[in-house]
Amino acid sequence: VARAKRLTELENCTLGLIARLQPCSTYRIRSEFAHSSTTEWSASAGSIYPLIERLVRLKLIKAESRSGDARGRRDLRTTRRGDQAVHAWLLDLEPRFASATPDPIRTRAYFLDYLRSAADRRAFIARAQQLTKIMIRTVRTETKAKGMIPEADHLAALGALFQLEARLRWLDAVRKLQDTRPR
Amino acid sequence: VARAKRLTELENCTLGLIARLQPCSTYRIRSEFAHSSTTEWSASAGSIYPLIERLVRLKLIKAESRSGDARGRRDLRTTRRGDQAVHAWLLDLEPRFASATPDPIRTRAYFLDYLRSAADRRAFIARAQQLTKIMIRTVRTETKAKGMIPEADHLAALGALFQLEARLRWLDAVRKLQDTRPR
DNA sequence: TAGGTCATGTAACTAGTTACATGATTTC
DNA sequence: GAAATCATGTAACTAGTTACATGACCTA
Repeated sequence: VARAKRLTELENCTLGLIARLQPCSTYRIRSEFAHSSTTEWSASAGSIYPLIERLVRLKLIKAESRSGDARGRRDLRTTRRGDQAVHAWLLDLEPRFASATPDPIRTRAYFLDYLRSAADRRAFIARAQQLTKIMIRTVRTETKAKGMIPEADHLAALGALFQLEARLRWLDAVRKLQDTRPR
Repeated sequence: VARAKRLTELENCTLGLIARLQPCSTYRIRSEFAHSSTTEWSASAGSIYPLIERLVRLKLIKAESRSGDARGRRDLRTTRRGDQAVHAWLLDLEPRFASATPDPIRTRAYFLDYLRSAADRRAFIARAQQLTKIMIRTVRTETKAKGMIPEADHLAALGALFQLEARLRWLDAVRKLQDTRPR
């Protein structure tokens, strides 16, 4: 018997969403990912429909076709095994998950000294700050939007906010370092 | 003529590293990625060697074989076009790059209410805090390590540090919210 | 009745990964 | 002289993506 392979983050996250939203359709799960503020997964049809079939085969969820539904909707629900898998996933926090997450702005800042003029460097920092501020406003607005899962969405948005504010403070430190060491 | 396709982040980042470390080998670039604290890319041989060939074909770098070197070392250098590409990459900051970055711990915290007992939830938060603290110490130690590109590595490490400390504060807020709303 | 959304799914592609293979050089 | 590291590269795989296709239902 083939050893059961670990689920990917997307698979675990989908399983968690089904646990929360059940009974729900694959389409519903997909739109949940689509409207999420973090851009990790688009959860495109090409990934999510095959993924759901895998979860069914693994008996982590069950899918029930509504009899007489012309649209062919399927109601997804977690099985007991599925609930256990969600629980196990949450408690399995590996050390590497705690590492700093890659940030495209930080990546570019690493090469800041390859911008030729001090003016270019200042422009980069200013734009990064501006974009981050806009993003902070967006997340704040979303927090107040309707249709949210109260506690969970609030916590996640708060986490995103803390991260963005940290980047803003860091960019300020970067700016100060640039100002004190002109070439 | 086929429109030139955008480079990926890994390609741009590699180009930037070559600009900084030139002349250098593909192997050197690879170990630079391998020892980097962020885990975005392992820059495995299977990705990096073909990537270098693409950059050569695009005339963004040139590769010179050392005559008479039995190991077959190749010295990589950026071309003028390559330098321009690095410059353009840095200045091309799209709004979406400023969004909050996905964090496996935040993802799991989103499903915190699926842990059955308050004790499990507290254990999750405590472990997340502990792992984050360990990671902060690691980054702090690395900052003092030798062999670093002084300014650039210091800035990047500082950015990672700010992010990790923000997560720590957020986890504290999460803990307080859990404590005030037991079920 | 036209256009948007709900709802399913597939085919071709992309950008990486792991694992392997080869051989030279350095270090203990 | 054995083991680690330097240095190159390829083959098979993985986990997603985009783009397409089909059709029902809803609303202005």
